[in-house]
Amino acid sequence: MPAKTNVSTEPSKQRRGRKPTGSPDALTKQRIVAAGLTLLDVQGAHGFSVRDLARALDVYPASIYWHMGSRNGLLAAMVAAVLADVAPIETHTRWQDWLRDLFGRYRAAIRCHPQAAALIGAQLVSNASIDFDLIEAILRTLSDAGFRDARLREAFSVVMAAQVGFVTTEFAPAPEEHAEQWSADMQGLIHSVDATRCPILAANLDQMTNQSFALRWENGRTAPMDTAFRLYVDTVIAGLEVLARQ
Amino acid sequence: MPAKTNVSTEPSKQRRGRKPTGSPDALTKQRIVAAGLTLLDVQGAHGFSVRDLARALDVYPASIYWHMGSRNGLLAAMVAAVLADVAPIETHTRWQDWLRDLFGRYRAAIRCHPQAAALIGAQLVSNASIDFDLIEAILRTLSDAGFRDARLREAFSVVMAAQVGFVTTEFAPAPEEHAEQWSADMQGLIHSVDATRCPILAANLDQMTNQSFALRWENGRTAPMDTAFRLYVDTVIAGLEVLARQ
DNA sequence: ACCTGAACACCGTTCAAGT
DNA sequence: ACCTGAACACCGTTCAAGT
Repeated sequence: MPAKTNVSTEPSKQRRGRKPTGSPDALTKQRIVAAGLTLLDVQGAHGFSVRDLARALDVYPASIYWHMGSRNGLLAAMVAAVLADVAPIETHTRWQDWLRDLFGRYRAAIRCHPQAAALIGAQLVSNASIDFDLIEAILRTLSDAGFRDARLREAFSVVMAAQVGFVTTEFAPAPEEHAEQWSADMQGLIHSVDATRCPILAANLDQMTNQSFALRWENGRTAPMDTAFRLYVDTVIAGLEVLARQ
Repeated sequence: MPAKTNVSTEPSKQRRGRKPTGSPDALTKQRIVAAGLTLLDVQGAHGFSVRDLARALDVYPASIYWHMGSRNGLLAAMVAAVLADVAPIETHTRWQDWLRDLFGRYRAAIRCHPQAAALIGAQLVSNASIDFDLIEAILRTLSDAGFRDARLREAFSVVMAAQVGFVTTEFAPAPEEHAEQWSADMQGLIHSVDATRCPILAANLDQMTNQSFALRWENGRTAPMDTAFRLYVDTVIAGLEVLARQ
């Protein structure tokens, strides 16, 4: 982590002492989570720190600990806020369309806070607040599709993994350290591919560069992968259609 | 982060001065990466620190920086080591079997170093060393399946996302902070589900508890999801079969 | 070329004490 | 109940200096 500008650890001199409990800028879980998300957006999951958040809210770090318990608790609450409204409302469509809607809504939620992606796929902290209604809705949808018993439970995990998988990868953070240098290296490396050893790759190289996984240096925030995502969703749903019939 | 035992920042008094260049315990990238992986296995991705690694190798942190450049560079090299042999060798099978093999080999590689999972799915640092041969092999396989042009390139990203998605989630780290407390909370919460509001979930609750995504408190290291993974792979391959015919 | 020794600017977390 | 103020035990990274 490169040096930050040297800032004090204390709240600003402007406001000493505590705000009244009913005051609009009193510290609440809601305000902390909201401020946390805007800080996450600019700093990224890696650079996010409780101390920075405390500075942004003009309080001491310990105040945040009093409300949120720990850094992980804070991050979990932020994730929950991002994913608050992913469950589709309408329920009387074809199961395929419902799933397509679910995947799309999940991706849309992440696009609002792309830096949150890194906190979800790779972190098992969906804790505290499990969305039972969403789980039930997925189970009902898969039941409509024809899955039963053990098959139903496994299909549930397939849907959960499919929901998170593509998007987590699409919005995986690029190393912001020496971005310009890194993209140059990457482009150089990519164009060094041996066309006789890798003919298909060579033929598709220009169109895959910075567009396909493993060959890009930007992530979904700046280089969204809309068409690949659509094919991904189609693949999962078509696969479930096949397996539901067996 | 709870307090660690207080250890000094210097290498042990036993060995002062430098090892000869050809010595078996001379510092090399290889040795650093190997020691890094064993440290990762016991500390986890979150708790992994360059300083701890330096202590384990009995050198100063700066020595590691001289060889690896940065913490991210170190982690990238470790990831590359974990994934060194995922590319399937045999090439004259049905494309479906080749993909199944690829997915299985990726999961097997992660199972050797489960804590590395968090470094991959959520981090775009596949940098430096792109495995062109693997990319070409995937493209050739999808070409055999019937994908062409833009469809081929999109199918490539589908395969990459599918490869990483399930496994990243399966091995996502649980919060090791207050594990026993957390699992108790989780079990209590799960058994509080309303059976009239969520009948399908209620009927499957016992079999899903600590087995399905979103309802477990252990990860794939202690609670592997073999059958769900198999269905996931079947789903993706069946889906690709359908879309290849269109 | 490779490593030491020390410094710099940060962290997360805890805790007594205030209001 | 909610927050201050300060401390504790760590971090990643850099850099002059040694060999």
